[in-house]
Amino acid sequence: MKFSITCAIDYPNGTPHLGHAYEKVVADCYARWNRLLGNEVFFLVGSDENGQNLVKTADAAGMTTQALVDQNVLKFKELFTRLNISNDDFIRTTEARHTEATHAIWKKLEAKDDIYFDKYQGWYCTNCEAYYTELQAPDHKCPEHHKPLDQVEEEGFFLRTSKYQKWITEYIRANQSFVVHDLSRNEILSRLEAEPMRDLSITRPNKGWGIPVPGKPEYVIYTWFDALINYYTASEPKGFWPNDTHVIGRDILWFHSVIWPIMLHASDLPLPKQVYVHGMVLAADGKKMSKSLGNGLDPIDVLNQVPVDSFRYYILRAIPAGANGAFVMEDLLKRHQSELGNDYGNLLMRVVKLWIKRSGPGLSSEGIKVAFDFNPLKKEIIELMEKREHHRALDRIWQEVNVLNSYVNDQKPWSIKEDEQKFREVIFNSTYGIDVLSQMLGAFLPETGAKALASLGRTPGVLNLDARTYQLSEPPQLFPRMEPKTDAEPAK
RNA sequence: CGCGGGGUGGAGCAGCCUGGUAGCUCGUUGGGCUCAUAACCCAAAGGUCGUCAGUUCAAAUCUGGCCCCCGCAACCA
Repeated sequence: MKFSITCAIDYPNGTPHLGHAYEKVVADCYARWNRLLGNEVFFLVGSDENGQNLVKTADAAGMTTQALVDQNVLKFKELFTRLNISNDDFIRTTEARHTEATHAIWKKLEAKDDIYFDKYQGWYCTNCEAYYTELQAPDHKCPEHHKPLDQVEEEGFFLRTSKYQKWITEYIRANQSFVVHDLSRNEILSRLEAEPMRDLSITRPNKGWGIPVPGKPEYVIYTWFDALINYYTASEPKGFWPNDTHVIGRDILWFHSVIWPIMLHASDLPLPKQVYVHGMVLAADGKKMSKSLGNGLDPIDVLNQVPVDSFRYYILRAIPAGANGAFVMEDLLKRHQSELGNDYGNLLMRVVKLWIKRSGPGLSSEGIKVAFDFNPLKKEIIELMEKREHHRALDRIWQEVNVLNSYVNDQKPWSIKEDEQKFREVIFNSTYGIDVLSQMLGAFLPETGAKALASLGRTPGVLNLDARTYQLSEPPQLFPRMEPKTDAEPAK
């Protein structure tokens, strides 16, 4: 089976923040989970490089737009490497393949008369360099600058979105898993029903940056129009269109669940199967992280302090899928300590060391009565992941970690002195449990999963619940204790 | 009446759609174990589920009013 998943392409007019990191980790765990199930996976990330704002930012910094973009894209790529993001492609919308795909769709829509040339009339703030709608500025004053707006008339191309409003509303209503979760679905439906859509202005005057309009090079294509097409550009030639899931933030839900499907539908192309809205990572104070409030965190800073898997674990488990959650460094450290170190890491250690000390590395499955059936667990996790509730999946896995700890406590293998068979059976079953859980965990915590499996004499692959003979070796301390808030040397 | 989310033991959350003994993690207290990363296991204490009213045999759950917090609309997923 094929499975393709995309992240929103990032806007390289600044350095990556925690939200960028969160989105990639979320998408990555679904990509890895599907590989674990043996699916053929295509996982796409990229950068949105055609915006007019980039030109402004570059000018202000006294550099060329290209240089600015190149520099920031590098920072995003560096972050993704640090996070162990397993993307199969990284698309940049300034690449030739993207211009070609964008032009192809443009021409198709133009030929169908779903793109047309017209005048645009709107209320414009020269300070913001942006238009405001009647809804946003009913008194025709800029909401930010409180100055009167200018009524401006401009020519340009439009996408006939209004023509498809009814269709997209019906589509979203009829396909419950098209926009997940219900929270986001309801939001978009209520917005669609609230007021009639206006046709979307999809060009800007060409100032030397962006994708020129075919046949009308004095205009460039509006960033959003071309940005959305990136998924198609990258996926289609590899046989992965339509995508299974677009992972996005709530702020760009409108474009992904309304505009993008309309563009595709009008072009007679199949729609992505799902738009998956992840939550927001809030600051420790429960408010939105923002530059102006200065309550944000640099993901690289965080990664310099904690192991990457502790970070991944924390944001995957502590922030419920689809909802917002606060990022609190102390909580991250707590979970690193108790759940990762004490529950899981220590379980591996206590079992493996006990066996090695007494019986050496080889742990044969011969004649063992297997105590655990992990098929129901696998089924449950598959369901949770299909419902895009990864935090529950992790929760479920941890229940099983606790079951294993209880099992070891109950069986007291260290006190079994004479009965070698019994001793081996208890250790074997514990090891088997650790094996399965570590395989599953590999989707969420790839480094940890691989290390744990290595100490059982295994390498990560497709999820396999068969009991087998193990070759144990003393595991590294997976999650070393971290003293909170010391000024001692930072973690290396 | 702009739109949306939330208010559940000390902290953070689940449960609400499909009413019926209020659940999880951390923390606290007591006990057990000593294989293990001063880790693990068991048990206990602790909540009239923001508030007022309604529907019902029965409401955290459904309906309506009110109070409070947050997000979007304005750099930022």
